[in-house]
Amino acid sequence: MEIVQNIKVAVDAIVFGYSHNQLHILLIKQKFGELKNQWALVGGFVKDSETLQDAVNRELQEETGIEVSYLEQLYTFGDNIHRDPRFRVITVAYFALVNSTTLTPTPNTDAEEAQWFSIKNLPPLAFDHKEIIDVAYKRLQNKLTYQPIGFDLLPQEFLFSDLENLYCTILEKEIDRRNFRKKILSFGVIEETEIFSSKKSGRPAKLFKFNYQKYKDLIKEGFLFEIKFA
Amino acid sequence: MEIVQNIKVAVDAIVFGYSHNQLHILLIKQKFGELKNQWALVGGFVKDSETLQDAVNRELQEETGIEVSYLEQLYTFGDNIHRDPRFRVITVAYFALVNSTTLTPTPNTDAEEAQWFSIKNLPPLAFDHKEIIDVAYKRLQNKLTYQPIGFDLLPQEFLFSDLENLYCTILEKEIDRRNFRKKILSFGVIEETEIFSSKKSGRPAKLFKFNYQKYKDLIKEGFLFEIKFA
DNA sequence: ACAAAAGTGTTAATCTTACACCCATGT
DNA sequence: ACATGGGTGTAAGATTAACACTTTTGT
Repeated sequence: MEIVQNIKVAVDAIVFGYSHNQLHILLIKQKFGELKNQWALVGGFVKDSETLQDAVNRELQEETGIEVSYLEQLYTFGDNIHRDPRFRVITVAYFALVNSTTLTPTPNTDAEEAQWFSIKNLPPLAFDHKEIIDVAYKRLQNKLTYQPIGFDLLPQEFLFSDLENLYCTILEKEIDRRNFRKKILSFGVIEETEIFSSKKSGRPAKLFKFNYQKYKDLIKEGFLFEIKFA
Repeated sequence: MEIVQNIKVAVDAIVFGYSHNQLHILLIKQKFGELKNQWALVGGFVKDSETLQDAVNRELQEETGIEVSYLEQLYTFGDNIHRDPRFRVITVAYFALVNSTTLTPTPNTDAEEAQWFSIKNLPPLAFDHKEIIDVAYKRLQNKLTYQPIGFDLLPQEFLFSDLENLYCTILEKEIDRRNFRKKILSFGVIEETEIFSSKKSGRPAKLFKFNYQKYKDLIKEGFLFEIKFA
């Protein structure tokens, strides 16, 4: 059986980061070639003998050197036949999160430049990458309410106020501070540490951390993480 | 820029149907060729100049003649490099529902046979199609609890008991009949009709229908469809 | 002493759960 | 008259939502 088909398969990663109370996205700029001077998502063509996942990880490594803390397939964009004007390309988009500590992208080749952009202030983007980001952002907003992925955007030890702020910022809503804390703590997957942070002003605050093991155990017993208000 | 890549792109549809209080899946069997005598999902290779959606619809039409009432992209399977032993194929899987009334598949070519199988009693399947079905089934179970897609598995006018049964069957749980009815009716998206069904035995029951327009309006106002118990 | 952020409890309202008997029809 | 499935309400318990003052630190 001979199949004649001329469709290329790419992967793209929408990498979210969070710092200074702002949600960021990682973009790269090719210095040469077709995409010269256009900002685009991290990504590229899949090799014949690598998995899709491997392709994303390879591109992330090559183009930014960043290690993500969460990665999942988002959606496959292939309904706009001319999304790449050169030839037919479908792209399998991946949704990724990094904790803000890992924040400095360093591309492996000097043909590229990698940089964080606030989601509120994105540059013009190549292809349909803006649409892809929109889909990813919605996924992030949704997921935040039913999976503890906020912690993948924070350092391992974080302030409760940072967590709260992250929810406010990403969901674009006000949250009652007391109810939020009560709810989150009631899950029993967040632990106090002995460490206090000394911010510039105000009362020092305890640092908390997410107990991933505990979460996995609870899940097995049918536990549901869910943040409804906000 | 020349890209050398030898990956073929296919689409597959996991088509769910519901009848006789059982969940069914639509499968086809090629009478000739590589897949001779193996049951498989509806699907095939994407043409260079058609969208992924069009490809699924075309395959559904060609192989079964069935019209689906709900279709959405499920997942792209491309991490098992040898999922097709012939060459590298990634498949974009689509999740589809049909209301039970449309239940008779009639393949357009006589090289194929199409048939409904109870999900509890599937034949051996080609490639990784069993895994794909597992993913689709989980999606169905999840989605049932937060989107009114059960109605896409029922005829336009249905008995409350059918709806209830559908939930029990698919979620594999017991449901309190009274609480279920109360909850569903409280959403205000289901309407009584004037028609009564006359089943073989028991008190005749009102038929209900789902008001899709009403649902869309409510969604805009921030309404959430959610069936938690069960 | 004051500015800035952290920490903390109670109450009313709403939603969820558990539960059992009568009703309308066909045989 | 009985078998079959349809239809209905209430009360206890759990969850959510609304709300404001005190504490600790740095300046």
